[in-house]
Amino acid sequence: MRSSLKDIAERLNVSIAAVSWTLSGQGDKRRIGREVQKRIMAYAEEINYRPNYIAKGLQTGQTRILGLIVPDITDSFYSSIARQMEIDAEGRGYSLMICSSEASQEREDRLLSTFRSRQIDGVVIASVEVSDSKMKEIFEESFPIVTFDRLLPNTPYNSIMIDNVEASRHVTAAMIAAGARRIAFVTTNSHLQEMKDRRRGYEKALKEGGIALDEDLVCDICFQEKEKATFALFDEMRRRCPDVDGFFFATHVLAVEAFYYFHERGIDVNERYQLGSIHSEKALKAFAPQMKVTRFPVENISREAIRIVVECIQSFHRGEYRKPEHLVLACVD
Amino acid sequence: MRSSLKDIAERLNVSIAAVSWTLSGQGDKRRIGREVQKRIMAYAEEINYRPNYIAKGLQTGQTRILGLIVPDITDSFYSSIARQMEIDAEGRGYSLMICSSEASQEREDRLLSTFRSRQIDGVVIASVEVSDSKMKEIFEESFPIVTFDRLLPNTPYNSIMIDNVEASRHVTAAMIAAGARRIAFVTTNSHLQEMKDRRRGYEKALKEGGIALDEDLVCDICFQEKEKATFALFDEMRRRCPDVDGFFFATHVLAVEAFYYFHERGIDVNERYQLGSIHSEKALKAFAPQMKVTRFPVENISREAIRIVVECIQSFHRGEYRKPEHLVLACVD
DNA sequence: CTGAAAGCGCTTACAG
DNA sequence: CTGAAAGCGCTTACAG
Repeated sequence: MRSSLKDIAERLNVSIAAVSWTLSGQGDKRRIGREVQKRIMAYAEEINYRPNYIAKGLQTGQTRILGLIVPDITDSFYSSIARQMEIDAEGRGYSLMICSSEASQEREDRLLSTFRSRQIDGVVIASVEVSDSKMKEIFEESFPIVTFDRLLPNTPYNSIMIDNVEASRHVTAAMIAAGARRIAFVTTNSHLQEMKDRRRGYEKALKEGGIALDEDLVCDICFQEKEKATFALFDEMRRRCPDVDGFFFATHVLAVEAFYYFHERGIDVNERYQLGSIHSEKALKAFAPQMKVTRFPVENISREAIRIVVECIQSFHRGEYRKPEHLVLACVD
Repeated sequence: MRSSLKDIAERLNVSIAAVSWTLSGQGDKRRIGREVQKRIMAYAEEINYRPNYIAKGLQTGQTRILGLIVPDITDSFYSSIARQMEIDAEGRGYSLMICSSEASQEREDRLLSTFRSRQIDGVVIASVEVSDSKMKEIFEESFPIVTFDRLLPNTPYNSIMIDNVEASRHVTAAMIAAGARRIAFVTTNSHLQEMKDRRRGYEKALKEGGIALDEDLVCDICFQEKEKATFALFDEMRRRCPDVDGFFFATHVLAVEAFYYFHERGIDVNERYQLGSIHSEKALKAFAPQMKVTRFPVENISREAIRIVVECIQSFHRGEYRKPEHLVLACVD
C-alpha cells in the first residue's frame, strides 16, 4: 500500500505539518524536536515513503517536468539531444518528457496543449511550425519556451541556433581546399531559415574560392519522398553536369540517401568525389571517413537550453520579466 | 491567466459540479439543463479552458502517463520503438515519458523511483538489470510493468520477446545458402539471454547446413570499448582463421563498428564476405545492400506492449488479478 | 433530479 | 516556537 504524510502522522501521533517539515529538511528551521524528527525519518525510511509529486505539484504549481519536442526522435541528431537534455534536466531536478512531432504542425500543437494541461514547467522545442500562433498563445499564459535548431521569424522566445552560415562555409571551403571545383549543393526544405543559411555559407565559400555559383549544381530534394527524389535528381544532375566533382549535403539524412544511390549505381564515391555534410552518423564515418563533416555541439545546445528554461521558470515564479536570450553557437570538428 | 472550473462556475453563477459534469460530457446524464450546458460550453470555449490534469490525477489516482525506459535512446531500434509507442499510447489517451537508462542499473532504479513518485500508470521497459529487486518492489505496489527485448529470468512481469533463436537461424541459413561456410559470429554482452539465443540460432543453422562449429570463429566484443575491441579481435581472427568467409553480427551496432574496421583496413567487404545482421540501419543498407538482415517488428512490439500495459492498468483499477502475458514475436523480412 | 460538500496528498501562511 | 487549518483544482458520493 502507498502511504501518505497523513499515515505517518497518525501512526506517530504527530501533526502532518511536522512530518512535512521534517521530511523536506526544514525540521530544524521550524523547531521540530530533534527526537520527533528522528522518529519520523526512521519510520519514513522503514515504510519506504515516497512523496506524491502530483499532490506536491498541485500545491506548488510546479511539476518539475520539462517538455522536449523534436521533429523526429529517430534522427540521430535529435536523439542525441534528447539523451543529453534528459541528463542535464535531471541534474537540475527536472524530469524530461520527450515527444516527437513527426514534423506535423497539427501534432506539435496537440503536444503543446497536452503540456499545458499537464502543467509542464517549461518547453524546449525544435519547431516545425511556420505560423507559430499556437505556441504564442501558450507561451503567453503557460510556460517558458526555448527554441533550438529551427528559428522562427521574429521570435519572442529564447532561441539557440547554430551558426549555419559559418558551418556550411567551413565545410565547403575544406572541400575546395581538397581540390573540388564543381561542388553540388544538396538540400531539402529550403524554405527554412537554417537551410537558407547553409546555402549562404556554401555560396560564401565558393566566392572566397573564386568559383562561380552554378544553379544547376543546386539540388532540392523533397523530404517526404527523399528516396525517389534522390534517384531522379542525381541521375539528372550527373547528366547535366558531368563534371561535378563534389557533393555537399545540407544534412546527414540526405547523405545517407545519396550513398544508397551511389551504391546502387555502382559509383565508388570515395574515389570520384569530394564529400561534405552537416551532421554525420557513425555508419557514414565508416564508409566515407574522408568526408568533411561538421558536428553540432550537442552538449552545449543541451546545457544552454536547460539552463535558460530553468532560469525562465525561476523568473516566471518570482514574477520577474526576463529578456529572451538568442544564442548562436559554433559547430565543432 | 489560467482559469479553473471555479472561475467558470462563479462567472456563470452555477455550481462547480455542474461545470464539471457538463465539460466531461455527462451533463445529460446528470440532468443539467440544456440551456445551462450550452452557456457553460460556450464560455469554456471562449476562454479556451483546459482542465488541470494534475488536479484530475490527484483526484482520480490516474495520471494517464506511461513510462518507457530503454538502455539507449540513440540506438535506432530503441528510438523507433519510442516513436511508435508514443503514437500508440496517444491513441489510447496516454502520454509517454521516454527515458534512457544509459545501460546503468543505478540509473534505471532511479527512473523507476521517479515514475513511482510521479504516479505514472504503467511502465514498458527494456531492462538492463540482472537482480531485478527494485523493479519487483515497485511492481508489487505501484504499477504494471511490461518488459521487452530483454528477458529477465523467471519474470513475474508481462514480457514481449523476439524469437531470437529463429531470427538468428534464419539469417545464418541465408548466408550459408549464399555460399558461406566459415561464418564468424560477432557478439557482445553474451551473458544476456537474448544473446545466448542468437548464438543458439547460429549454431542450429550450422548444424542444419552440416557445418561444424568452430569456437575460433566466435568473437565476443566488449560493448563499452567496442571500437578498440573490434580492431583487436578482427585482426586476430583474420590471422587465426584466414579462411573466414562471412560475418554475422548479433546486433547492428557491431556491424557499424565492423564496417569501420573493414574500411580502415582497405577491405572490400561486399566482395570478400557474406554478411548478416540482427537489426540494421538505413546507412548500412546503402553500403552493404546484400547483407542478410532481419528486422525486429517494431510496430507489433509497440502495439502489444501498449495494449498489455493498458489492460493491466484497467484490471489493476478494478482490483482484478491479471495473469502476466509472455509473447514471443517473429522477426520480419 | 440537483447542488453543496468532502476529499485526493501535499505545502505553508497564520493564529495561538 | 508550534500545530491546526486552508487551499491547490478537480471528481463524485451523498444529502436534500
